[in-house]
Formats: sequence, structure tokens, C-alpha cells
Amino acid sequence: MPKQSTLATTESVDDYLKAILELGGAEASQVTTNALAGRLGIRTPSVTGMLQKLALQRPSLVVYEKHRGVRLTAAGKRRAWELVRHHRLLELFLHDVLKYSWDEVHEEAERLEHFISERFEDRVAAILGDPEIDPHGHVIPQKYEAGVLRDEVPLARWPLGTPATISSVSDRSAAALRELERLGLMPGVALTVERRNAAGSHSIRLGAHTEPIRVSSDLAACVLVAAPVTALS
Amino acid sequence: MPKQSTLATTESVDDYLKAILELGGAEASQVTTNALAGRLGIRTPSVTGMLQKLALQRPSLVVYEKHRGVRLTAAGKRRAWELVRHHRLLELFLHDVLKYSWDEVHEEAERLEHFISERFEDRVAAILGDPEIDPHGHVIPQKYEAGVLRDEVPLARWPLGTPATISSVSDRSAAALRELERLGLMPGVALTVERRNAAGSHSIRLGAHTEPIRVSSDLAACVLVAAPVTALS
DNA sequence: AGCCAATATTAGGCATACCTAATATTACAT
DNA sequence: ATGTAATATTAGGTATGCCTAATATTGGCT
Repeated sequence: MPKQSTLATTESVDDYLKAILELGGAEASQVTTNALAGRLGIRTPSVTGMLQKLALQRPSLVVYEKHRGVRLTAAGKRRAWELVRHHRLLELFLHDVLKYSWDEVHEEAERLEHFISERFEDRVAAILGDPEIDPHGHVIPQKYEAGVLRDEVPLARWPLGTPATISSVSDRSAAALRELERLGLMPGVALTVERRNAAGSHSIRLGAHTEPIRVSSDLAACVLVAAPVTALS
Repeated sequence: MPKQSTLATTESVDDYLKAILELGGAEASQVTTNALAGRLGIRTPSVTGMLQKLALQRPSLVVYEKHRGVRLTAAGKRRAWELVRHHRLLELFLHDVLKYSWDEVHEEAERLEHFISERFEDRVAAILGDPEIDPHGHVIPQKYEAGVLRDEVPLARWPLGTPATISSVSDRSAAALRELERLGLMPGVALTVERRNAAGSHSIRLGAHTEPIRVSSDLAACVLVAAPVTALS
């Protein structure tokens, strides 16, 4: 049986761990107190206090350097990835089985992810056929494993005129998700960025359409793209 | 839109409300501090403190009488019945959709009942076809309504020789549920109590079986029965 | 090097929900 | 009516997780 996270964590601790994982990104950069406070919607003294507490625990979930930021330990990463897996499985389950729309699933998954058992996780995964992708195109980590990284970049950095496929979209803003759906900007969709203006607005041509659509910089910021998958790969 | 409970309650408060509802029974008897402490697994000073706090809230969830016990107010009953509905819907959902066995569902439902949204509740009810009964034979209250009472009595009080049908079984002991299943003592099953001995053990004949089975008093305590439903009713 | 705004920490506090120890009340038996 | 065991409350405490106010530190600009 693969070794798994055995520490009991509270909801708040879980939220900190996930936030550190997400803010730290692929390189697991140190995450600042201010960034965490912003992400979690709480004050910086509260963040400092919690990080100091977490750093003192044994085994420790974080490595905390005063004024310099925080990183997850191996144990912290395991729990954080477990929560990400729970979250993404729940999102897919809410969408495919309970027929939620894709802009409704995030909030409910954010709440439930802390409370489901391993049994529940396994049953949901079994019913969904051990899926690899959630409704927003995010990779669902394998059980007991860290997430994998994909060659996806923000739409804002994709070269003009070069074909791309939408890899994933952020699940954090329900309003943004509704607008993305309305415009047809969903995972798997092929597109080409034709123009960007000074304000960051994008002119984008979708698939076989001839008329480009206008996408605001805020909305573009929610989209990650990748090179199209060729038939040979 | 039916008026619903608008107070935000914590998990602990929810647990108190449900415990008071269940211990108070059909007549909504006053529930003692000691009974609540036993049911919730905490000390009596903690119960006293919480009941005093709940009684002071506006609108109040309980009516508390020092040394005499506690009852739910209308608002307290509404929230308590809502949790019962959540619990029973979740149990059926875990059983029918996620393929949990009937002895596994209680613990998971006990945890999740606090956190599901109204949306989740509605989707689950829709998928299950607005069911009326949970896997243990308990009535699932209608949304926004109190539970209904049925003419069911403990097996220990059913007259000898009189045909009965199992109405519901307690969901609190997983071991008891496994034993009940092994013996075939499940909701809907017809039976006749042939004999009781001084220790409370029952000799029971099931359905068309000719050989009676032996049921301990503890196990019998988990079973509620009713007169068989005739073809005319 | 010095200034200053932003970031971050420290100190003290509040609310929630439980604990133990000490004390008060109740109800039952005699 | 009295005694006593069980029930229940009061008083003070701990842990968790957030808050504000005051203070310290950092990094960028001049």
C-alpha cells in the first residue's frame, strides 16, 4: 500500500497548503505572506502566525523563512496534491454525475474537498472511470502522486499567428467561466491569436471560423494554451 | 419560495440540534444534559455551556430550562430536520450511486451532511428520483418539512405470534447492520416473533421460512416493525 | 547613504468549542 | 425529614483561527 499522508489537518491548514502549492507554481518558488493573505482573503498577521505554527510542527508541512517566504515540505506537498486531486475529482463528479454547470462546480468542490474520505474518493474515481482531466482541462493527479506539469502557457504569451489549442482554463471565477463558454473558449478548442492591442485585448480566430472574436485581457488571463496535438503524437 | 432556515450554524451546533431532535422523539420531550453528553461524546459542562449559549441567541434555536432539559424551537426543528433530510439523502446516494454497502454510509453521511449546499441536495434528490426512504428504511423528510411519524414500534414490544414487517433499522452501528444483513433482517421483510426468553433474546420466523432464527436483545433493539401492509391499503 | 512605502512581524484580543475541578441541585430511598 | 448518589452548573483553562494596532524590516528610488 503506497504511503499516504497520515497527519490530520484542519480545513484552514488544508487551504494554506493548497494556496502555497498553487502560488509556488512549477518551480515551487517561495510564497510570500502577502500573496497568501490575498489568495486566502485574510490579514497578514494571521498568515504569519499560521506559517510559524506549521513550521514548528513535526513532521513539518512547510519550511518558513521570516520575511523571505514559505515552501512546502514533502509531507506538505503530498497533502496539497491530495486536496487538488479531491477538488478536481469532485468538480468532474459534480459536472458529469450531478449535472452542475462548469461555472458552479468550483465553490462546492472547494468546500467538500476537505471532508470526503478515501473511500468516497475511490468510489467517485471508479464511477468516473479514473479520469485524467477535470471540466476545466486541469490534470487530475494520480492517487498518492504529485501533479504532472504540461507544456501550457498563458494565452497572453502565445505568438501571434501560431495555431494553438486551449489546454485549460481557470476555475476561480464563475463569471469568467460563463463568458468563456459563451465565446466558445473551452479546453480542446483550436485557435489562433491574430492581434493584441496595447490594453491587452486579444483578437482571436477560433477553429474554422473566419471572423475573429474580441477577448479582454482579464478573460485571456484565464486561458492556458499549448501547441496542437498532431495526429502522430 | 418556502421560507427556510437562514441562520448560519456551525457543525457543532448542527450536531446538538440533531441530537435533541432524535433524543426528544415523537413527543419532543425535554432532553437532559446527560443524555446529550452521552449521545455527542462530550462532557456535561460543555453541553451546559453550549445550551446556554444557544438559548441566548436571537432567533433562538432551543428553549433551555436549567436542570430540567432542553427542547428545540421551531427554527431549531427546521434546521434539525434539514440535517436529517441531508443525512438520509446522502446515505441513499452513497448506497445507490457510489455503491457503498449499507453499513458504510452512516459515518460518511454524518460528516458530509453539514457541508452540502441546497444545490447539491436538490441534484442528489433529482438523481435519486425524490426518494421517500433511505437504505435503513427511514423516511426522508420532504424539503422544508418536518419528518413524518410512522406507526412503528421496537421489535422487543411486538406481540408474540403476530405477523409484522420490518419498518426500519438503526444506522448507528455498522457491526449491527452487518449482522442484520447476514440474518436477513432488513426493511420490508415479514416476520413473526415466536418466543422471547428472560435475557431478551428473540426467536423469530422470517417470511415463509419454517425454522426460526435467534436474535439477541441488542440486535433486536435496532429493529422497528409495523403491521404488514395489506393489499388494500 | 538616506528616505519612504510596502511588506511583515509582534503583541494583545475575540469567538468558538471543548476540557477539568469544584460546587450546587435534584430525586430517590429510607 | 434526611441522606446520598447522580445529575448539572459554575469557574477557570486550553487550542484553534482569525482580528487590529503598533512596530520592525525590506527593497527600491533618489
